[in-house]
Order: sequence, then C-alpha cells, then structure tokens
Amino acid sequence: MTEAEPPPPLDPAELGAYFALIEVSSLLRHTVEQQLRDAGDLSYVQFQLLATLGDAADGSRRMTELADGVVYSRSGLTYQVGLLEKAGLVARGPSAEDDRGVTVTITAAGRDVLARVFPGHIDVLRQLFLEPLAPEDVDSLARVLTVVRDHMRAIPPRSAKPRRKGTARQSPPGGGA
Amino acid sequence: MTEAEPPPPLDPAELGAYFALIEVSSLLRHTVEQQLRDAGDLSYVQFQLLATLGDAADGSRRMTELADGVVYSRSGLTYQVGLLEKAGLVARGPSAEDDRGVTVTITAAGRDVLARVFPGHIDVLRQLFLEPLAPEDVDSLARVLTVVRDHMRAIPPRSAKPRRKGTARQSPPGGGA
DNA sequence: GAGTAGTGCTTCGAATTCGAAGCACTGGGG
DNA sequence: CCCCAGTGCTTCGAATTCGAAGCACTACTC
Repeated sequence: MTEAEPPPPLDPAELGAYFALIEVSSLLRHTVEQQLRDAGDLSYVQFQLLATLGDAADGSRRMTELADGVVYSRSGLTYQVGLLEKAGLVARGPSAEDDRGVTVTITAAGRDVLARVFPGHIDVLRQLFLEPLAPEDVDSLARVLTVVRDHMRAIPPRSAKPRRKGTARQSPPGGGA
Repeated sequence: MTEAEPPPPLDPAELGAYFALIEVSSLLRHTVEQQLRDAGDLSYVQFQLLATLGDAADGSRRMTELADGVVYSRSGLTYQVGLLEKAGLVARGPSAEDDRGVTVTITAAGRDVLARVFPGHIDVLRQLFLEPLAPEDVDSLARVLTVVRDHMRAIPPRSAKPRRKGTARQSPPGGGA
C-alpha cells in the first residue's frame, strides 16, 4: 500500500498542458478524419497504417511493428489490415524468418491513395494546427513532445503485455531493476 | 482562382510536432483509460464528463455544453450520460429556460467516484507525462497548445454543425419580384 | 527430439462509436 | 395565430473498437 504520498495537486500550467493536449489532439484528429474520409475514403487509422508502410524502405512491416507504431489493439489491427487488403491497398504475406509472423506490404494502389490524400491532409494540418504558431513554437513543441514520447515508450512493455495465465507466474529471468 | 498553390512539404519540425502530438496523446489516453477502469470503473469519456460537471459552479451543464467540452458526437454523449445516470453518478433534468434543453447534474455519488479516481489519475499523469519535463517545458507546452486550441475552437462552428447549411440557402422567401 | 514457456496473429462476443433521421420546442414573419 | 427555419436531444442501424481465448510456431531446457 504505497499511498501515503503527499496529496498531489497539479500546477495550473500542468493542468493546462494536459487539457490542452487532449483537446487539441481530439479536435485535430476529428477534423483530419473528415478530410481523409472525403479525399480517399480512409479512416485515420488506415491512413496511419498506409503512411507507416509508405515510410518503410521496402513498403513492408510486420504486424507487430504496425501495432507498435500506431497505438492500437492487435485485434483492431487485424481488422483494419483486413479492410485495407480487401480494398487492395496492402498485401499480406508470410514473414521471412518467422513463420508465425505476417508481413504487410503497401501496394501501388495504396501508394496512390496515399498520394491523393496527403496534400489535403497537410492542408488541414497547416490551417488548423500550424497556422497560429511561430517556427520557434513548432520547434519547442516538437522537442518537448518528443521527450515525452520517448519517456512513455520506455516505461511500459511496448506491445504484448505479459499474458496472465493461471495463477501467479514467477518473474522470468533477466530481472533488471 | 482555384488552388494553384505550391506543393506543401512540411518541415521536419512540423512533422515531428504533429506525429509526437498524436502519439503522446494516444499513449497517454490509453494508459489513463486503464487506470480509470481499475480505480473507478469509468471510461475516459465518462471521467471527462464527471470532471467537467464537478468543475461547474453548481455541478450542472447543458448537454450541448458537455458535447462542446468533450469532443464528442451528440449521440455518443446521450449514450454515455445514459450510462452515468443508470449508475447514479449524474441526474438529468429539464433545462430552466429552454424546454428542449436537458440539464445534467453530478450527484454526490458522482463526486465520490471522481474523488476516488482523481489521485491515481494525477499519478499516471505525473509518471507518464510530466516526469521528464522541466517546469519551463511544461509552461511552454501549455502556452503553445493553448494557442492552438483557441485557434481551433475559433475556426469551425463549435457544435451543431449547420444541418443543411452550405449551398443555396440564400434566397429569403420575401423576394418581391 | 520432446516438453514447456513465450510470442505472433486471428477469431469471437460485447461494448462503444458515429451520422442520419426523427421528435420537440423556440424564434421570426406574415 | 400559424408557418418555417433553426436548435436540442434522442433513437436507430451500421461500423469500429477492445480483451480474452485460441491456434501456430519459435526458443530454451533437458
């Protein structure tokens, strides 16, 4: 029971940063989603997936890598990749070294769609997000948020949280403190 | 005058700010959601609603105000408020001056739950979000994000997007000609 | 080479989400 | 007073989401 800690009120700045972060990301995501729907009939997740794949050297990623990149449940990923595959925008194939792995590759049609929606996407970003910011603001935002991102990524298990089977499992070897 | 605008590539800093923003908010939201589920059996939206109500002077808000505060669809709001009401955490009542309005009020039980989950919520925020940041970082984050938020709120209609606005709705009936 | 734990992905059922359509009421004109 | 457009909220159906359970395979141990 470690909870005799001092009561934790947050600074106004801390609260402000938190609320503004949530609000901004929600609003942004919402607007972007509409844009993507119009321009290419893509959901935001689908766009993120295609963009991630398009960014990869050979246009391929493992399912797990995709799930890690986009914060998403495994099952949801399976569903969306299924949709993208059905639409012909990606292809699924076996993984080279690991027979249980699945490699997802973006198709030419996928790159097409990506190219079609990207300009509008950037437009929305500019108008809604970047417009009121000075270059230095953008810099500082990028810097600070990157620090937070790295911190968050370092804390929890990246994906595949330990699967609780029956009763308490002993801690596996490799105990780092 | 259509849009012969130059192709718009984004700075690395701009891209970085955008991606980090999305990623951070997703990760944060995800973790917070788990915490809330454990501590008080609340979804994130439900927590936001209770928090908004708890913040109001008399613990009451109109549905529309709630939908504005939390970025959310009207129907989703109806659903979640219904859940909260069923759980006894809020009460619905008629609106004072507008008979089509509905006033939502947080109950004592609602405040209870809020008080129970809040400490853990703040804990998560500190550990995941604030920990790696210097006070000046938090300040700058709050400042910049607030600017963006205000900008975003100013652009589109706050809520209730015009139901059939847009095209030719211009001609008033009185055109005596 | 068999056994056991751990990982990669999918299937399944249940809950949540949204947009469109509908109902109830307000406000401005004729 | 009645009509019409506009707003506030809910209902409806369809799509998306997640977690738990399951199957297939790898890695490690003996």
